Amino acid sequence: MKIEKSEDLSAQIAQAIRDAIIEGRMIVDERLPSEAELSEQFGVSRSTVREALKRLAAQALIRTQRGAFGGAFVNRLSYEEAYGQNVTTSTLLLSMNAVSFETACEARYAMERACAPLAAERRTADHLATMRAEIHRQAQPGLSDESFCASDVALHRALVDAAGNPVLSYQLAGAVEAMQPLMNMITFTARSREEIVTLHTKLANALESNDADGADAALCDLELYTLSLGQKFMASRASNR
Amino acid sequence: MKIEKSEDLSAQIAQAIRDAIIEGRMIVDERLPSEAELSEQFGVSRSTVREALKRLAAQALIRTQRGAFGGAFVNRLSYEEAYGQNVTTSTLLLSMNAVSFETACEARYAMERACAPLAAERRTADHLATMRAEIHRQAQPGLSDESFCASDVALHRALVDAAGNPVLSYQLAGAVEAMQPLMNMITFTARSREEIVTLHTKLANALESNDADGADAALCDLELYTLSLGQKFMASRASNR
DNA sequence: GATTTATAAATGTCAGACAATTAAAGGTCT
DNA sequence: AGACCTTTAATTGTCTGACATTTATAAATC
Repeated sequence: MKIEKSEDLSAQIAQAIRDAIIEGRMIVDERLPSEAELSEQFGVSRSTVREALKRLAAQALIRTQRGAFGGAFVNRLSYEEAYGQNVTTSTLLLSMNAVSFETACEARYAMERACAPLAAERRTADHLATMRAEIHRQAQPGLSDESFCASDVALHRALVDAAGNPVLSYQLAGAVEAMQPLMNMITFTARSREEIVTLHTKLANALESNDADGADAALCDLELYTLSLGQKFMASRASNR
Repeated sequence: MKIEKSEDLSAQIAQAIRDAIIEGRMIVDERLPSEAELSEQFGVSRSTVREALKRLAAQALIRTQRGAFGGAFVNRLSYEEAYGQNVTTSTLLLSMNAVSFETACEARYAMERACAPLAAERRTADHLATMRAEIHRQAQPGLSDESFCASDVALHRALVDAAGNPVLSYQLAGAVEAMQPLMNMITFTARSREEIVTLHTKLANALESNDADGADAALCDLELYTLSLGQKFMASRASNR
């Protein structure tokens, strides 16, 4: 295994194993050599090998099992795990890089609109039922802001899933969920749930009648309305200083 | 800091620190306590703390610096780092989960078409120049299959960047790059570069004249053509068995 | 044959040591 | 005073060796 220079040994070893997995030299569920064997092969101590393995475990590339005939195994990366990684990374990226509300909003709705035609074609009764249920919850008066936001995410998640493409779901659901903190700020102040529920209903109706253009229009309206809420919020925050 | 149970100590400690970063209790560039201090605080050995820190380093959440006044610091997650994580995760997800060519292709073009209207509006001369240069390279006869694929990725990357939304670029570029291995299989066998170059040119022309619909149409054509190439490839592979 | 008990292999954790790096403080010379 | 060297202390990186814990298999017992 080739190794770069001027990095921690544990990082180099992790990279070497990572490459082996990515390039297919190690297949799913294959067992890695034991920590003792690896430390011999790489000529380092067991601690260093362990640090390398923890790095890989943090990326869900391997899983470990204790006991006899245990060890580290190449992990089949599930959609669930990849999704979790994506949400963590996206959330931090947004919170650490002063992404404007406009930019985040634009990206989010651009991607959701990419799902709309597929969702209009393939949505099942299940997807529709989920969306209707969330809309119904959103219309209830006593709902807390946190619950309203969570319900909003669930509805948009259903839209994405309705496109029936797991790759699309994985990529987009992370983006949608990562933006929840930004969205929270806004719904906490603006009390315009009625309008949002109306637009959500319009979206669900369009999907129910397999109307791709109608779904797209509903999403465009929703984007514009969300943007206006955001700008109102930013303005009010600016004047309070 | 709260801790779950029945996981490795190092995983629990990593999660505790990760939560502190995600929830904003630690800010960018803030220094973590030294390994010795952390091992005291959590009541574990230094090795265990180190394994936890390596987990966080693998996710680019922290960076470490040796020497006096060194230590571990909360890392500002850059688009570059997030992008790298996304590519690694997406590549593995696709290679390990038997994603069909059709599904991957559909997801890819659905997302690229989401960029088209924005790109048609905002593309700069730079983006156009990049695309033209890649198209010119793709038309050269002696080009290897690997270089052709790399050029294809560069062109699509330019399209995504032309939308002028860094969040969109981060989300989509990973998806496009992760599909290169799948695309490689196909261009290795099908020798229809001429048609691809024609469609790429159509796309660049549409962007140059700020024609969103034309760009969308070009991408649709490209998707259909790519799909037909893929099906031809799959059929030929099936008959060879 | 079923159940219990040992065994061995592997990861998880700990303690202590030393090497390597690095910024800051202190010292020396001009 | 200012520039250059030297020391120092703090911190991460690495190594060694030990012991605890877990767990599948093999052996022993009933």
